[in-house]
Amino acid sequence: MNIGQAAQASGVSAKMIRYYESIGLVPPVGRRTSGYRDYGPADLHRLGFIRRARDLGFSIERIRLLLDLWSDQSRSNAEVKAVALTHIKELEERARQLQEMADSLRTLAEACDGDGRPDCPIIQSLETGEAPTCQGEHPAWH
Amino acid sequence: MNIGQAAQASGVSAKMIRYYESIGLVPPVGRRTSGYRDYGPADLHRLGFIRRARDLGFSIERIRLLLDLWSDQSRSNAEVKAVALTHIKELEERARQLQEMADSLRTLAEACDGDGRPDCPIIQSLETGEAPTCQGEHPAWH
DNA sequence: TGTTGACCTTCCCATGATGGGAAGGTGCAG
DNA sequence: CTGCACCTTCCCATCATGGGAAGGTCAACA
Repeated sequence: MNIGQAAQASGVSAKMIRYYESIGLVPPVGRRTSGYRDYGPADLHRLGFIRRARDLGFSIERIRLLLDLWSDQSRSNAEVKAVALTHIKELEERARQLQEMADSLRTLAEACDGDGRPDCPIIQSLETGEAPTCQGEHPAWH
Repeated sequence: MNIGQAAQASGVSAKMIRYYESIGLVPPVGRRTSGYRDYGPADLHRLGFIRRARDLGFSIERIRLLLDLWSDQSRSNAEVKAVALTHIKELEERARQLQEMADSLRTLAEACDGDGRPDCPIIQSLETGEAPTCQGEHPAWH
């Protein structure tokens, strides 16, 4: 099986398959006399594992760890779970940070009428670092 | 004011200040006879703006846009708001994706006892792409 | 005055994961 | 035999940031 077919079958691009080989994430695969790489079912299996781990946001280095645990017959599932929980914590931390940024910015955007005047609380806040004033600070219109 | 002091005052590292200058995000600042860069209040003001925009997750290119809008006296706040809303959407999309990954992985992790056996639903799911079985698939204990 | 240590300058390199593209070889179908 | 689709390796780009080397400057202190 050529690299292109392996890419299609595994969902990992040919570029990435070569890259993963170059960094030792997948072992060097057999070559035909032409020099073409030749992929078998076990290779596809490994590539699929990697793709699914990437889809879950695991870094290359952590996938390396997971692959080691995968091939380690004497592994305990507690080790795998620990890696997963660490990763979950990091994902949620990053998600939280992004959402925090979005919330801050939304507060600013809500203070901006967007009515065509040059005056803008968003710009003002970036300029001074101060929270915007008025526009609901004393929400008497409520 | 030297670059180091400007860095301290603005919260942007000296490395980054030079980089921002090199890409034209901040104009070339005055030099002393020694060749040292010399920063004044207006320069600090701009650097502070940039730092706060970075803290809100804006990309360099979008900050360039915001800086243009800042210096444009005839800007309408609607333009600024539009940039902000676009950015909010992107931030929330990324946050959502990360949280989705975390949720998927948490489902797997919950199916894993972590009791020291080699059997592990997390690894199995990465291997086969199938959702884990048992462990609550028929939650009779509810 | 001389020395020392902290600071500045430019330049190059690295990150992480991925894609683009060039130059040249291979394989298969018409 | 020709053409096209595929393969090979190699280099470069991304984005924002930091590290470090080699060399110049400045201020304080003996």
